[in-house]
Amino acid sequence: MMKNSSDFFERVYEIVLNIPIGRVTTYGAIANAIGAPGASRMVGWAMNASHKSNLYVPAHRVVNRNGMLTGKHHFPGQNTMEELLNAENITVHNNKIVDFEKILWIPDVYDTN
DNA sequence: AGCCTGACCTAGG
DNA sequence: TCCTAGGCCAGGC
Repeated sequence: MMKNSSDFFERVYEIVLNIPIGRVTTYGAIANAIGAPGASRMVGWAMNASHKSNLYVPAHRVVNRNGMLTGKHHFPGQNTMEELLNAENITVHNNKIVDFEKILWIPDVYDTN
């Protein structure tokens, strides 16, 4: 498989696309899954670029390690992120996911293939 | 080519 | 417990 310079973003998208409906994950977990622990900022950056991607990337299922909707302001509406989560039976209170630890989903770490 | 920014995380005071 | 600083690495100017 060829790896383009923008492969970093595509790896992030692949992880996010694998998040089950009704579950959420964190930027750090994604960064760890792509073999770049500590590069959690890049994950958020990839999310910002994801909206220009033709693929539907459920960025609303990605939150920070506190379970807070830090990226909600980047969605079209002011409350879009929360509404999307509510549509998946995820409750958000005060910009924070309720029972975050219960619905937290950790992606599998990709091999160094 | 160099500097600044960023949807984060961890550690130290 | 709150606040500050540093690190991470890719993109934009």
